Amino acid sequence: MLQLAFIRQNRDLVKERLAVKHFADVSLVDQIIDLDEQRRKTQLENDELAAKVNAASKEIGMLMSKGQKEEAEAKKAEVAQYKESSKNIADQLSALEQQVNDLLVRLPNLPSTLVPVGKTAEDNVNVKESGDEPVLHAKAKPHWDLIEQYDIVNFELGVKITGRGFPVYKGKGAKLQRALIQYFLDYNTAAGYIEYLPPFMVNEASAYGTGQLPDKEGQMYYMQADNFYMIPTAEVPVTNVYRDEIVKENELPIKMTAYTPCFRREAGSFGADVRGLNRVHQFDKVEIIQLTHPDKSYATLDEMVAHVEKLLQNLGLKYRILRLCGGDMSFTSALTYDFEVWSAAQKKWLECSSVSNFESFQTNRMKIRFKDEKGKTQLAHSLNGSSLALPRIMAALLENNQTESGIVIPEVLRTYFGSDMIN
RNA sequence: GGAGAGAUGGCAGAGCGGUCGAAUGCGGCGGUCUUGAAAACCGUUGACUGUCACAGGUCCGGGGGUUCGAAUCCCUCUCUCUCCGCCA
Repeated sequence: MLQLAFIRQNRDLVKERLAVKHFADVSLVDQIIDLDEQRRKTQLENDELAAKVNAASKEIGMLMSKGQKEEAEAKKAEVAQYKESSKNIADQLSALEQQVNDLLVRLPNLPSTLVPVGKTAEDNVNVKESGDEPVLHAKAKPHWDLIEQYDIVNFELGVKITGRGFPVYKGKGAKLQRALIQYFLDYNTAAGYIEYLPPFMVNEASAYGTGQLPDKEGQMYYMQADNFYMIPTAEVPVTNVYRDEIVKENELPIKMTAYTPCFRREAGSFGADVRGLNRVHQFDKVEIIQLTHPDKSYATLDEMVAHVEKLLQNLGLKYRILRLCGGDMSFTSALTYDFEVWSAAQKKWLECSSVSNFESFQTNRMKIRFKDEKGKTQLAHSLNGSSLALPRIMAALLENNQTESGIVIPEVLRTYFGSDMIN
Protein backbone atom coordinates (compact mmCIF):
# COMPACT_ATOMS: atom_id res chain seq x y z
CA MET A 1 0.00 0.00 0.00
CA LEU A 2 0.95 3.60 -0.41
CA GLN A 3 2.72 5.39 2.40
CA LEU A 4 0.41 7.63 4.36
CA ALA A 5 3.02 10.30 4.89
CA PHE A 6 3.57 10.51 1.15
CA ILE A 7 -0.15 10.89 0.44
CA ARG A 8 -0.42 13.60 3.05
CA GLN A 9 2.43 15.58 1.54
CA ASN A 10 1.51 15.02 -2.11
CA ARG A 11 -2.26 15.13 -2.20
CA ASP A 12 -2.59 16.55 -5.72
CA LEU A 13 0.17 14.48 -7.23
CA VAL A 14 -1.39 11.31 -5.84
CA LYS A 15 -4.78 12.17 -7.35
CA GLU A 16 -3.24 13.01 -10.69
CA ARG A 17 -1.31 9.72 -10.80
CA LEU A 18 -4.33 7.68 -9.76
CA ALA A 19 -6.22 9.17 -12.66
CA VAL A 20 -3.62 7.74 -15.04
CA LYS A 21 -4.49 4.35 -13.63
CA HIS A 22 -8.18 5.04 -14.22
CA PHE A 23 -8.87 4.70 -10.56
CA ALA A 24 -12.51 5.65 -10.21
CA ASP A 25 -12.69 6.92 -6.66
CA VAL A 26 -10.11 9.67 -6.40
CA SER A 27 -12.05 11.30 -3.55
CA LEU A 28 -10.71 8.50 -1.37
CA VAL A 29 -7.50 10.49 -1.16
CA ASP A 30 -9.23 13.42 0.54
CA GLN A 31 -11.17 11.11 2.81
CA ILE A 32 -7.98 9.40 3.88
CA ILE A 33 -6.19 12.65 4.60
CA ASP A 34 -9.15 14.04 6.56
CA LEU A 35 -9.59 10.89 8.58
CA ASP A 36 -5.90 10.75 9.27
CA GLU A 37 -6.01 14.35 10.46
CA GLN A 38 -8.70 13.35 12.97
CA ARG A 39 -6.79 10.26 13.87
CA ARG A 40 -3.71 12.21 14.76
CA LYS A 41 -5.68 14.70 16.82
CA THR A 42 -7.34 11.88 18.70
CA GLN A 43 -4.02 10.16 19.12
CA LEU A 44 -2.64 13.25 20.80
CA GLU A 45 -5.56 13.42 23.24
CA ASN A 46 -5.20 9.76 23.97
CA ASP A 47 -1.47 10.05 24.57
CA GLU A 48 -1.86 13.00 26.90
CA LEU A 49 -4.33 11.12 29.05
CA ALA A 50 -2.16 8.03 29.06
CA ALA A 51 0.77 10.17 30.22
CA LYS A 52 -1.30 11.43 33.15
CA VAL A 53 -2.39 7.94 34.12
CA ASN A 54 1.18 6.70 33.91
CA ALA A 55 2.50 9.49 36.07
CA ALA A 56 -0.26 9.07 38.68
CA SER A 57 0.26 5.33 38.83
CA LYS A 58 3.92 5.83 39.48
CA GLU A 59 3.14 8.19 42.31
CA ILE A 60 0.71 5.73 43.82
CA GLY A 61 3.46 3.15 43.87
CA MET A 62 5.75 5.56 45.71
CA LEU A 63 3.09 6.60 48.20
CA MET A 64 2.22 2.98 48.95
CA SER A 65 5.82 2.07 49.58
CA LYS A 66 6.04 4.97 52.02
CA GLY A 67 2.86 3.82 53.70
CA GLN A 68 0.92 6.98 52.81
CA LYS A 69 -2.31 5.17 52.26
CA GLU A 70 -4.73 8.04 52.21
CA GLU A 71 -2.81 10.04 49.66
CA ALA A 72 -2.60 6.95 47.51
CA GLU A 73 -6.34 6.46 47.63
CA ALA A 74 -6.87 10.06 46.58
CA LYS A 75 -4.65 9.51 43.57
CA LYS A 76 -6.55 6.40 42.68
CA ALA A 77 -9.74 8.39 42.49
CA GLU A 78 -8.00 10.84 40.21
CA VAL A 79 -6.88 8.09 37.86
CA ALA A 80 -10.38 6.67 37.80
CA GLN A 81 -11.55 9.96 36.31
CA TYR A 82 -8.92 9.96 33.60
CA LYS A 83 -9.87 6.49 32.66
CA GLU A 84 -13.49 7.44 32.34
CA SER A 85 -12.70 9.83 29.51
CA SER A 86 -9.90 7.78 28.04
CA LYS A 87 -12.14 4.81 27.32
CA ASN A 88 -14.12 6.87 24.87
CA ILE A 89 -11.11 8.33 23.18
CA ALA A 90 -9.38 4.99 22.84
CA ASP A 91 -12.43 3.57 21.08
CA GLN A 92 -12.57 6.52 18.74
CA LEU A 93 -8.91 6.16 18.03
CA SER A 94 -9.02 2.52 17.07
CA ALA A 95 -12.12 3.12 14.94
CA LEU A 96 -10.30 5.89 13.08
CA GLU A 97 -7.21 3.78 12.61
CA GLN A 98 -9.36 1.03 11.19
CA GLN A 99 -11.13 3.38 8.80
CA VAL A 100 -7.91 4.94 7.53
CA ASN A 101 -6.40 1.55 6.94
CA ASP A 102 -9.48 0.16 5.20
CA LEU A 103 -9.44 3.04 2.75
CA LEU A 104 -5.69 2.95 2.33
CA VAL A 105 -5.61 -0.66 1.16
CA ARG A 106 -8.12 0.21 -1.54
CA LEU A 107 -5.73 2.61 -3.23
CA PRO A 108 -3.69 1.03 -6.03
CA ASN A 109 -0.03 1.79 -6.53
CA LEU A 110 0.81 5.01 -8.36
CA PRO A 111 1.98 4.51 -11.93
CA SER A 112 5.47 5.79 -12.67
CA THR A 113 5.85 8.75 -15.02
CA LEU A 114 6.98 6.34 -17.74
CA VAL A 115 3.56 4.71 -17.85
CA PRO A 116 1.69 5.48 -21.08
CA VAL A 117 -1.75 7.04 -20.74
CA GLY A 118 -4.45 4.68 -21.89
CA LYS A 119 -7.30 2.48 -20.90
CA THR A 120 -7.05 -0.95 -22.51
CA ALA A 121 -4.51 -3.35 -23.94
CA GLU A 122 -4.85 -1.41 -27.22
CA ASP A 123 -3.06 1.49 -25.60
CA ASN A 124 0.00 -0.44 -24.49
CA VAL A 125 3.19 0.77 -26.10
CA ASN A 126 5.15 -1.62 -28.23
CA VAL A 127 8.69 -0.99 -27.04
CA LYS A 128 10.44 -3.58 -29.11
CA GLU A 129 9.74 -6.40 -31.50
CA SER A 130 12.39 -8.91 -32.46
CA GLY A 131 12.99 -12.36 -33.88
CA ASP A 132 12.18 -13.93 -37.23
CA GLU A 133 8.75 -14.90 -38.44
CA PRO A 134 8.83 -18.71 -38.59
CA VAL A 135 8.27 -20.25 -41.99
CA LEU A 136 5.73 -23.02 -41.55
CA HIS A 137 5.09 -25.88 -43.88
CA ALA A 138 1.77 -26.24 -45.67
CA LYS A 139 0.17 -28.61 -43.17
CA ALA A 140 1.23 -26.72 -40.05
CA LYS A 141 -1.14 -27.03 -37.09
CA PRO A 142 -1.92 -25.13 -33.92
CA HIS A 143 -0.37 -26.60 -30.80
CA TRP A 144 -3.58 -28.24 -29.58
CA ASP A 145 -3.46 -30.48 -32.63
CA LEU A 146 0.28 -31.07 -32.33
CA ILE A 147 0.07 -32.25 -28.74
CA GLU A 148 -2.52 -34.79 -29.78
CA GLN A 149 -0.49 -35.93 -32.75
CA TYR A 150 2.61 -36.54 -30.62
CA ASP A 151 0.64 -37.52 -27.50
CA ILE A 152 2.54 -35.14 -25.22
CA VAL A 153 -0.25 -33.24 -23.41
CA ASN A 154 -3.67 -34.67 -22.60
CA PHE A 155 -6.51 -32.37 -21.58
CA GLU A 156 -9.25 -35.01 -21.44
CA LEU A 157 -7.20 -36.96 -18.95
CA GLY A 158 -6.85 -33.84 -16.84
CA VAL A 159 -10.63 -33.42 -16.88
CA LYS A 160 -11.03 -37.00 -15.71
CA ILE A 161 -8.52 -36.62 -12.90
CA THR A 162 -9.32 -33.07 -11.80
CA GLY A 163 -11.31 -30.85 -14.11
CA ARG A 164 -11.09 -28.45 -17.03
CA GLY A 165 -7.82 -26.55 -17.28
CA PHE A 166 -5.57 -29.09 -15.64
CA PRO A 167 -3.44 -30.51 -18.43
CA VAL A 168 -1.58 -33.77 -18.04
CA TYR A 169 1.88 -33.74 -19.59
CA LYS A 170 3.07 -37.08 -20.84
CA GLY A 171 6.25 -38.60 -22.21
CA LYS A 172 8.25 -36.05 -24.20
CA GLY A 173 5.78 -33.39 -23.15
CA ALA A 174 6.57 -33.96 -19.49
CA LYS A 175 10.25 -34.05 -20.26
CA LEU A 176 10.11 -30.82 -22.23
CA GLN A 177 8.50 -29.13 -19.23
CA ARG A 178 11.24 -30.41 -16.99
CA ALA A 179 13.91 -29.31 -19.48
CA LEU A 180 12.47 -25.80 -19.66
CA ILE A 181 12.27 -25.47 -15.87
CA GLN A 182 15.81 -26.72 -15.46
CA TYR A 183 17.16 -24.44 -18.16
CA PHE A 184 15.37 -21.36 -16.80
CA LEU A 185 16.59 -21.98 -13.25
CA ASP A 186 20.17 -22.53 -14.39
CA TYR A 187 20.03 -19.38 -16.49
CA ASN A 188 18.74 -17.37 -13.51
CA THR A 189 21.16 -18.71 -10.94
CA ALA A 190 24.04 -18.03 -13.36
CA ALA A 191 22.95 -14.38 -13.20
CA GLY A 192 23.21 -14.39 -9.40
CA TYR A 193 19.67 -15.28 -8.38
CA ILE A 194 19.44 -17.58 -5.35
CA GLU A 195 17.18 -20.55 -6.02
CA TYR A 196 14.27 -21.24 -3.68
CA LEU A 197 11.77 -24.06 -3.64
CA PRO A 198 8.95 -22.62 -1.51
CA PRO A 199 5.65 -24.04 -0.26
CA PHE A 200 2.87 -24.07 -2.84
CA MET A 201 0.27 -22.98 -0.32
CA VAL A 202 0.46 -19.86 1.80
CA ASN A 203 -1.29 -18.45 4.84
CA GLU A 204 -3.38 -15.29 4.92
CA ALA A 205 -0.55 -13.01 6.01
CA SER A 206 1.53 -13.96 2.99
CA ALA A 207 -1.34 -13.52 0.55
CA TYR A 208 -2.02 -10.13 2.06
CA GLY A 209 1.64 -9.15 1.86
CA THR A 210 1.88 -9.37 -1.91
CA GLY A 211 -1.56 -7.85 -2.43
CA GLN A 212 -3.68 -10.90 -3.35
CA LEU A 213 -5.79 -10.22 -0.30
CA PRO A 214 -8.03 -8.56 0.69
CA ASP A 215 -9.47 -8.09 -2.83
CA LYS A 216 -8.56 -10.95 -5.04
CA GLU A 217 -9.29 -14.03 -3.01
CA GLY A 218 -11.61 -15.20 -5.79
CA GLN A 219 -8.60 -15.77 -8.03
CA MET A 220 -6.96 -18.22 -5.65
CA TYR A 221 -7.87 -21.75 -4.68
CA TYR A 222 -8.61 -21.86 -0.99
CA MET A 223 -8.15 -24.72 1.49
CA GLN A 224 -10.89 -24.11 3.98
CA ALA A 225 -9.90 -26.73 6.53
CA ASP A 226 -6.48 -25.15 7.05
CA ASN A 227 -7.06 -21.57 5.89
CA PHE A 228 -4.38 -21.83 3.21
CA TYR A 229 -4.34 -20.45 -0.32
CA MET A 230 -2.80 -22.22 -3.31
CA ILE A 231 -0.22 -19.86 -4.76
CA PRO A 232 -1.12 -18.06 -8.00
CA THR A 233 2.57 -17.31 -8.56
CA ALA A 234 5.92 -17.90 -6.84
CA GLU A 235 5.98 -14.17 -6.16
CA VAL A 236 3.74 -14.77 -3.15
CA PRO A 237 5.79 -17.23 -1.09
CA VAL A 238 9.18 -15.93 -2.25
CA THR A 239 8.65 -12.21 -1.66
CA ASN A 240 7.34 -13.13 1.79
CA VAL A 241 10.69 -14.70 2.64
CA TYR A 242 11.73 -11.21 3.73
CA ARG A 243 8.46 -10.12 5.33
CA ASP A 244 9.10 -8.21 8.59
CA GLU A 245 12.84 -8.22 8.03
CA ILE A 246 15.29 -5.35 8.25
CA VAL A 247 18.37 -6.10 6.21
CA LYS A 248 21.65 -4.25 5.93
CA GLU A 249 22.03 -1.88 3.03
CA ASN A 250 24.96 -3.83 1.66
CA GLU A 251 22.83 -6.97 1.45
CA LEU A 252 20.83 -5.32 -1.34
CA PRO A 253 19.98 -6.21 -3.98
CA ILE A 254 18.49 -9.51 -2.89
CA LYS A 255 17.93 -11.69 -5.95
CA MET A 256 15.76 -14.79 -5.76
CA THR A 257 14.39 -17.26 -8.27
CA ALA A 258 11.96 -20.11 -7.88
CA TYR A 259 10.14 -22.69 -9.88
CA THR A 260 6.59 -23.37 -8.74
CA PRO A 261 3.36 -24.57 -10.21
CA CYS A 262 0.81 -21.74 -10.27
CA PHE A 263 -2.86 -22.17 -9.53
CA ARG A 264 -5.42 -19.74 -10.90
CA ARG A 265 -9.17 -19.97 -10.80
CA GLU A 266 -9.62 -17.30 -13.52
CA ALA A 267 -13.37 -17.72 -13.61
CA GLY A 268 -15.37 -16.59 -16.58
CA SER A 269 -13.08 -17.03 -19.57
CA PHE A 270 -14.35 -18.75 -22.70
CA GLY A 271 -13.67 -19.04 -26.38
CA ALA A 272 -10.66 -19.34 -28.62
CA ASP A 273 -8.40 -17.53 -26.12
CA VAL A 274 -8.59 -20.42 -23.73
CA ARG A 275 -7.97 -23.26 -26.18
CA GLY A 276 -5.12 -25.64 -25.60
CA LEU A 277 -2.39 -24.28 -23.38
CA ASN A 278 -3.39 -20.65 -23.80
CA ARG A 279 -5.13 -20.47 -20.45
CA VAL A 280 -5.18 -23.13 -17.78
CA HIS A 281 -5.82 -23.42 -14.04
CA GLN A 282 -2.49 -25.01 -13.21
CA PHE A 283 0.74 -24.20 -14.97
CA ASP A 284 4.46 -24.12 -14.31
CA LYS A 285 6.47 -20.96 -14.03
CA VAL A 286 9.93 -19.84 -13.05
CA GLU A 287 9.97 -16.46 -11.37
CA ILE A 288 12.67 -13.90 -10.59
CA ILE A 289 12.33 -11.52 -7.67
CA GLN A 290 14.51 -8.67 -6.48
CA LEU A 291 14.53 -6.46 -3.42
CA THR A 292 16.52 -3.31 -4.06
CA HIS A 293 17.51 0.08 -2.76
CA PRO A 294 14.83 2.62 -3.73
CA ASP A 295 17.30 4.56 -5.86
CA LYS A 296 18.14 1.51 -7.93
CA SER A 297 14.81 -0.14 -8.66
CA TYR A 298 14.30 1.34 -12.12
CA ALA A 299 17.79 0.39 -13.24
CA THR A 300 17.03 -3.07 -11.86
CA LEU A 301 13.78 -3.21 -13.80
CA ASP A 302 15.69 -2.58 -17.03
CA GLU A 303 18.20 -5.23 -16.06
CA MET A 304 15.43 -7.76 -15.45
CA VAL A 305 13.76 -6.93 -18.75
CA ALA A 306 17.06 -7.49 -20.55
CA HIS A 307 17.50 -10.76 -18.64
CA VAL A 308 14.13 -12.12 -19.77
CA GLU A 309 14.66 -10.85 -23.29
CA LYS A 310 17.89 -12.79 -23.61
CA LEU A 311 16.09 -15.91 -22.52
CA LEU A 312 13.56 -15.55 -25.32
CA GLN A 313 16.36 -14.91 -27.79
CA ASN A 314 18.14 -18.05 -26.63
CA LEU A 315 14.98 -20.02 -27.29
CA GLY A 316 14.82 -18.54 -30.78
CA LEU A 317 11.32 -17.18 -30.37
CA LYS A 318 9.84 -14.13 -32.01
CA TYR A 319 8.75 -11.76 -29.27
CA ARG A 320 7.70 -8.24 -28.46
CA ILE A 321 7.94 -6.12 -25.35
CA LEU A 322 5.06 -3.91 -24.29
CA ARG A 323 5.01 -1.14 -21.76
CA LEU A 324 1.61 -1.40 -20.15
CA CYS A 325 -0.63 1.64 -20.09
CA GLY A 326 -2.24 2.95 -16.91
CA GLY A 327 -5.53 1.14 -17.46
CA ASP A 328 -3.99 -2.26 -18.17
CA MET A 329 -1.57 -2.42 -15.24
CA SER A 330 -2.09 -4.42 -12.11
CA PHE A 331 -3.23 -2.90 -8.84
CA THR A 332 0.17 -3.24 -7.20
CA SER A 333 2.50 -2.22 -10.01
CA ALA A 334 4.20 1.11 -10.71
CA LEU A 335 5.59 0.10 -14.10
CA THR A 336 5.15 -3.15 -16.00
CA TYR A 337 6.62 -4.61 -19.15
CA ASP A 338 4.82 -7.55 -20.70
CA PHE A 339 6.58 -10.02 -22.96
CA GLU A 340 4.63 -11.77 -25.67
CA VAL A 341 5.78 -14.59 -27.92
CA TRP A 342 4.51 -15.04 -31.42
CA SER A 343 2.51 -18.17 -31.90
CA ALA A 344 2.87 -18.83 -35.60
CA ALA A 345 0.04 -21.25 -36.23
CA GLN A 346 -2.49 -19.37 -34.12
CA LYS A 347 -1.12 -16.15 -35.59
CA LYS A 348 -1.34 -14.57 -32.19
CA TRP A 349 0.79 -12.93 -29.53
CA LEU A 350 0.80 -14.86 -26.26
CA GLU A 351 1.82 -13.24 -22.97
CA CYS A 352 4.63 -15.24 -21.40
CA SER A 353 6.17 -12.83 -18.91
CA SER A 354 5.33 -9.73 -16.97
CA VAL A 355 8.11 -7.79 -15.31
CA SER A 356 7.16 -5.14 -12.78
CA ASN A 357 8.51 -2.63 -10.33
CA PHE A 358 6.28 -2.34 -7.28
CA GLU A 359 8.44 0.30 -5.64
CA SER A 360 7.49 0.29 -1.95
CA PHE A 361 3.87 -0.81 -2.44
CA GLN A 362 4.43 -4.42 -1.42
CA THR A 363 7.31 -3.78 0.95
CA ASN A 364 5.20 -1.29 2.89
CA ARG A 365 2.63 -3.98 3.57
CA MET A 366 5.26 -6.57 4.30
CA LYS A 367 7.57 -4.24 6.20
CA ILE A 368 10.62 -5.24 4.18
CA ARG A 369 13.17 -2.65 5.15
CA PHE A 370 16.86 -1.92 5.23
CA LYS A 371 19.07 0.25 7.39
CA ASP A 372 20.75 3.00 5.42
CA GLU A 373 24.17 4.54 6.06
CA LYS A 374 22.76 6.95 8.62
CA GLY A 375 21.17 4.09 10.52
CA LYS A 376 17.68 5.01 9.40
CA THR A 377 15.30 2.26 8.39
CA GLN A 378 13.74 2.65 4.97
CA LEU A 379 11.43 0.54 2.85
CA ALA A 380 13.14 -1.45 0.13
CA HIS A 381 11.66 -1.72 -3.35
CA SER A 382 10.41 -5.02 -4.73
CA LEU A 383 10.32 -6.24 -8.32
CA ASN A 384 9.46 -9.45 -10.02
CA GLY A 385 9.06 -11.06 -13.38
CA SER A 386 8.43 -14.40 -14.99
CA SER A 387 11.37 -16.08 -16.55
CA LEU A 388 9.27 -17.68 -17.86
CA ALA A 389 5.70 -18.98 -17.74
CA LEU A 390 5.83 -22.35 -19.46
CA PRO A 391 2.55 -23.18 -21.24
CA ARG A 392 2.61 -20.40 -23.78
CA ILE A 393 6.32 -20.87 -24.36
CA MET A 394 5.58 -24.51 -25.02
CA ALA A 395 2.73 -23.56 -27.37
CA ALA A 396 4.96 -21.20 -29.31
CA LEU A 397 7.84 -23.67 -29.46
CA LEU A 398 5.63 -26.44 -30.75
CA GLU A 399 3.98 -24.29 -33.37
CA ASN A 400 6.97 -22.31 -34.55
CA ASN A 401 9.40 -25.24 -34.65
CA GLN A 402 7.15 -27.79 -36.32
CA THR A 403 8.44 -29.48 -39.44
CA GLU A 404 6.97 -32.31 -41.45
CA SER A 405 9.24 -34.73 -39.68
CA GLY A 406 8.69 -33.47 -36.12
CA ILE A 407 9.25 -30.61 -33.72
CA VAL A 408 12.75 -29.23 -33.50
CA ILE A 409 14.04 -28.62 -29.97
CA PRO A 410 16.05 -25.38 -29.55
CA GLU A 411 19.78 -25.78 -29.15
CA VAL A 412 19.90 -24.53 -25.54
CA LEU A 413 17.41 -27.15 -24.37
CA ARG A 414 18.95 -30.20 -25.98
CA THR A 415 21.27 -31.22 -23.17
CA TYR A 416 18.34 -30.97 -20.77
CA PHE A 417 15.88 -32.64 -23.12
CA GLY A 418 18.20 -35.39 -24.25
CA SER A 419 17.42 -35.15 -27.96
CA ASP A 420 16.82 -32.61 -30.70
CA MET A 421 13.38 -33.63 -31.93
CA ILE A 422 9.91 -34.62 -30.86
CA ASN A 423 8.64 -37.04 -33.47
C1' G B 1 -5.11 -37.93 16.22
C1' G B 2 -3.38 -38.38 21.94
C1' A B 3 -0.14 -36.27 26.01
C1' G B 4 3.07 -32.49 27.69
C1' A B 5 6.18 -27.91 27.35
C1' G B 6 6.79 -23.18 25.52
C1' A B 7 6.30 -18.14 22.72
C1' U B 8 10.70 -11.89 25.71
C1' G B 9 15.24 -7.26 21.69
C1' G B 10 19.64 -9.73 15.38
C1' C B 11 20.55 -14.58 18.24
C1' A B 12 20.84 -17.05 23.13
C1' G B 13 18.62 -16.22 27.70
C1' A B 14 16.95 -13.70 32.81
C1' G B 15 12.83 -11.25 34.57
C1' C B 16 9.07 -10.99 43.69
C1' G B 17 2.42 -6.94 39.93
C1' G B 18 5.34 -0.71 40.59
C1' U B 19 11.46 3.15 39.05
C1' C B 20 11.45 -2.89 33.02
C1' G B 21 11.95 -1.07 26.86
C1' A B 22 13.47 -4.91 29.77
C1' A B 23 19.58 -8.11 33.35
C1' U B 24 23.45 -10.99 31.19
C1' G B 25 26.14 -13.34 27.17
C1' C B 26 27.00 -13.47 21.90
C1' G B 27 26.72 -10.69 17.57
C1' G B 28 26.81 -5.51 15.25
C1' C B 29 28.83 -0.48 15.26
C1' G B 30 32.55 3.33 17.15
C1' G B 31 37.11 4.02 19.78
C1' U B 32 41.94 2.89 22.55
C1' C B 33 46.14 -0.25 21.70
C1' U B 34 48.82 -2.22 16.96
C1' U B 35 52.90 -1.28 11.01
C1' G B 36 48.17 -4.03 10.03
C1' A B 37 45.05 -7.66 12.21
C1' A B 38 43.59 -10.67 16.39
C1' A B 39 43.11 -10.45 21.60
C1' A B 40 42.12 -7.15 25.52
C1' C B 41 39.80 -2.81 27.27
C1' C B 42 36.18 1.48 26.89
C1' G B 43 31.75 3.18 24.75
C1' U B 44 27.44 2.27 21.89
C1' U B 45 23.51 -0.79 19.81
C1' G B 46 15.21 -2.66 19.20
C1' A B 47 10.78 -1.13 16.35
C1' C B 48 6.57 2.05 15.56
C1' U B 49 4.28 6.84 16.40
C1' G B 50 5.03 11.88 17.34
C1' U B 51 7.86 16.85 17.34
C1' C B 52 11.58 21.96 13.91
C1' A B 53 13.92 19.59 18.01
C1' C B 54 12.62 17.95 22.84
C1' A B 55 8.69 15.88 25.47
C1' G B 56 4.98 12.32 25.16
C1' G B 57 2.64 7.60 23.53
C1' U B 58 2.61 2.22 21.84
C1' C B 59 4.97 -2.61 21.42
C1' C B 60 7.72 -8.69 25.70
C1' G B 61 3.12 -14.25 19.83
C1' G B 62 -2.51 -12.08 18.70
C1' G B 63 -7.11 -10.60 21.19
C1' G B 64 -9.77 -9.76 25.76
C1' G B 65 -9.98 -9.25 31.25
C1' U B 66 -8.39 -8.15 36.61
C1' U B 67 -5.65 -3.77 38.86
C1' C B 68 -4.33 2.93 40.46
C1' G B 69 -0.35 0.06 37.86
C1' A B 70 0.80 -6.22 33.98
C1' A B 71 6.41 -9.02 30.32
C1' U B 72 4.81 -10.77 35.28
C1' C B 73 -2.14 -12.81 37.36
C1' C B 74 -6.82 -14.77 34.60
C1' C B 75 -9.48 -16.16 29.91
C1' U B 76 -9.10 -17.12 24.77
C1' C B 77 -6.94 -17.77 19.93
C1' U B 78 -2.70 -18.81 16.97
C1' C B 79 1.92 -20.84 16.41
C1' U B 80 6.38 -23.69 17.83
C1' C B 81 8.85 -27.75 20.23
C1' U B 82 9.10 -32.81 22.65
C1' C B 83 7.01 -37.78 23.24
C1' C B 84 3.35 -41.44 21.40
C1' G B 85 0.29 -42.95 17.13
C1' C B 86 -0.23 -42.79 11.74
C1' C B 87 2.48 -41.97 7.29
C1' A B 88 5.80 -40.43 2.10
